[in-house]
Amino acid sequence: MQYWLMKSEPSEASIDDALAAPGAVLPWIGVRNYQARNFMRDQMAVGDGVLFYHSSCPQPGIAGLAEVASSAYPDASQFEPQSPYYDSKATQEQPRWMLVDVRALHKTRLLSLAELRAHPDLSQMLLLQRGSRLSITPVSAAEWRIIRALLQ
DNA sequence: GCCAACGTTGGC
DNA sequence: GCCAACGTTGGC
Repeated sequence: MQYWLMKSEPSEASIDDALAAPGAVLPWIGVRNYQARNFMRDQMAVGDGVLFYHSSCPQPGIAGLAEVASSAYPDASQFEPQSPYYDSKATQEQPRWMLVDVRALHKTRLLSLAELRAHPDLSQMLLLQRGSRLSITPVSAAEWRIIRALLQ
């Protein structure tokens, strides 16, 4: 059992959008970073805990809880020429981009980036490291516990 | 809109 | 393999 933080721009897919989806499940399309892809492909398992983070928005922060709901499979958007996520170098035989399904569990209060930064025991979170832009980062069990408590 | 930081591309 | 140029991320 591992824990993750996954960023989504709420203008693209918010926690409300995820909860409104069939089964509250979203295929996590559009990841085009190898490190983030590798986390999904190689390390995620069904049932892993996910912090649903809103990025590139007026109030960045953790907005909900979710879980990994599938193992990795090819991201279909890489094959769609009209998609912003199209990748001309990807083929059905050799897909380049993988994703997992994410099931939203419930909204939380907005645990802001500023509050995360202010917490001394969270200073090692990958999210908070200087220059960190990864859209998917592992969260330690200790960080997960602290954040769950902050969300109570 | 600005800009720091990072990742990718492609010429050499 | 190097590295400059470029594109993207994402907070502010």
